[in-house]
Amino acid sequence: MRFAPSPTGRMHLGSARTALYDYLLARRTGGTFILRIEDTDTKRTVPGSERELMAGLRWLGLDYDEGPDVGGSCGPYRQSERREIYQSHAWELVEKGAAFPCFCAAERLEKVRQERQKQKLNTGYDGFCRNLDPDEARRRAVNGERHVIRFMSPRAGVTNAVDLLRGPIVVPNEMIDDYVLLKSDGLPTYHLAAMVDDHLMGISHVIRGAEWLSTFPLHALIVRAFGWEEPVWMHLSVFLKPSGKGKMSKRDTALAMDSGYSIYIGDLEKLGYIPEGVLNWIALMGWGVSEDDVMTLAQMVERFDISHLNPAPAAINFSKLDHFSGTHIRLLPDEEIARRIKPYFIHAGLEVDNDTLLKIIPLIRERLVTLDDCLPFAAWFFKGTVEPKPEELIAKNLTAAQCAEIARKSYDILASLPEITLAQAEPAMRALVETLGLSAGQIFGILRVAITGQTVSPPLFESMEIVGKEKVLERVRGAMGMLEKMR
RNA sequence: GCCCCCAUCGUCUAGUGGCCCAGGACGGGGCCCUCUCAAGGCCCAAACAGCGGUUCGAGUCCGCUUGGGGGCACCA
Repeated sequence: MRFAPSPTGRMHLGSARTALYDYLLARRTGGTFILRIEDTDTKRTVPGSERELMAGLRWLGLDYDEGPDVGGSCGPYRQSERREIYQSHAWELVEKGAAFPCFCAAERLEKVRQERQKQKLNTGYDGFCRNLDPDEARRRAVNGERHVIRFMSPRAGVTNAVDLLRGPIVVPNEMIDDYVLLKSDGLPTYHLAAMVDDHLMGISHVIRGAEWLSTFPLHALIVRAFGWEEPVWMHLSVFLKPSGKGKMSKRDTALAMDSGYSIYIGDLEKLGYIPEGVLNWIALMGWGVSEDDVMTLAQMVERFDISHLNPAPAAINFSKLDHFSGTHIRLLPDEEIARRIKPYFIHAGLEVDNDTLLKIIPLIRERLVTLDDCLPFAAWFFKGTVEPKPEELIAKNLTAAQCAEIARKSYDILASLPEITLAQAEPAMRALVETLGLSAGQIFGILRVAITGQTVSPPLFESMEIVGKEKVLERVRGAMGMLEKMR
C-alpha cells in the first residue's frame, strides 16, 4: 500500500483519510505502508508542504514503513529523483507501439482545442504526430528536438477497468485521449509516474481520490501496455461541505475557520483536537460500522474492511469531530491528559506545577472537547489572583447587600474549618443554604465567582480543596469587599 | 457541451432479495441527575428521491427521470 500525495498544498481531510485507509489496510494485511512524494510538477510544488505532510502523518500516528525520510528498498521515494526510470519506461512503451513522441507546439494544440470546442467535439489531441515514422521520430527526439511522449490510445473498442467499490467501469476508447506521459522537461505526468512506481514498488492496492476516476481506464490501459499485473483499485469519494451541497470552497474553509474548525490537519492540531478523535472522525466518513463507532487506531486496524467503504460523496460534519475529540480525551488516563494539556498552560504564560495539574484533571476531563479547553476551565488554578466582575458576584434574585452578607457568613464557616475539603466544606455550606432558605445555586454561585473569577468552572468544593484554605479565604474576603462597595 | 461516478433520517451510516411498519451514531427536542458548565442515564421526532419493470416477495436486482459529485492540461 502506498500514500502518494503531491506536495502542492496543505494536508487536508481528504488526504488524511486516504492515508488512514492505506495504513489500515497495510497493518490489517501485514503489508508495507509506503510514503511516496509525487513532485513531478516543479511549478506547483510548494516548499514546506512535504514537511507538513510528514508532520501530519506523524501527528496522526500513521507511521510509514518506507518513505523519503526513512528509506526503504525501493527508493528513491520522491518522483523528482526518479527521472531516468520514467524516461526509459516511456520509451519502452514507444518501442511497444503503445506510445509515440509528439512534436506539436503548445500554441497549435491550443488552437486545435478551441476549434474543436466550437464544433462541440471532445477536446482531445488531434493525433497529428501519431503516424510519424517511428525511426524518424526517434531520430528527431534524440537530436534534441523538443518533444513529449504521448500514450497511443486505441481508436476503437471499449476499456473495462474494475474499481473495487463500484465494479466495472466501461469507457469507449475514443473518449480516452492521447495523454502526455512524459513532458518536454523530461519529467513524467502522473499517469506514467504513478503507474510505473506502483508497479516497481509492488503496490497491490491503490486507494486514491475519486478525481482519478475519469482517467482510471487510461491507467488500466497503461499498466496493460507494459504487460504488468493490475493492482486492486479503489477510488474514494470527495468530501462535501457541511451542507452537503458542493465541495469545500475557499470561502467555506474560511467560514469553518471562523467557527473554530478547519479541514487542514495542521490547523486541527493547533485547535487542540486530539489525533485519536480526528482519526476516528475521518475514518467514519465513508466507512460504515454498525455499532461501537468509537475506535482507537488499533481497533480500526482490527475492524477495517474495504468491502464496507462507501462510494458516495460525504458531507463534513464538524459537530461529530467535537464529539469524537471529547470522547477520546475521556478515554485517556489522567496522567496522559496532564501531559497533553500542560503545553497549553505554558503557552498561555502560566506557571504549572505537576501536582496541581494532575489534581485538576478529574475535575475537567469530562468537560474538554479540545485540549485547549483546559484554559477556560482551569487556567485560574495557576493564577496568583483572580478578578471577579463585581456584577457577577450578585446572585440571581438577590441584592448586593444580601450577597455581601452571604459572603461574610460563608467566610466565617470556611474559616472555622480545620481545612477546606470536599468532605468538610460541602456539608457546612449546605447547612448555610438550609438556614438561609436560599438555593444552593445562589450561594455556591457567589463563591464560585469569588474564588475562580468566572461563572463557569469545575465543581466548587473540589476546586476549593485544590487551591487551599488560604487562597479561598483571601478571595472570599476580596469579594466581600467588592460587594460592600456596591451596596 | 461531452464522458464517468453516486443516491437510506438534517449529517455520517447499518442493510449484500424475506430476519426492516428500516438499526446505530452525531446533531435536535423532552425528562432524570445537578453548585455553574459538562459528562452520564432514559425517552421522542426524523429516511429507503420519483416512476416503471423483474420477482411469490425489493431499501436491496434492472431501466428511465430527477438531484448531487468528479473529470475533460506538457496539474496532480
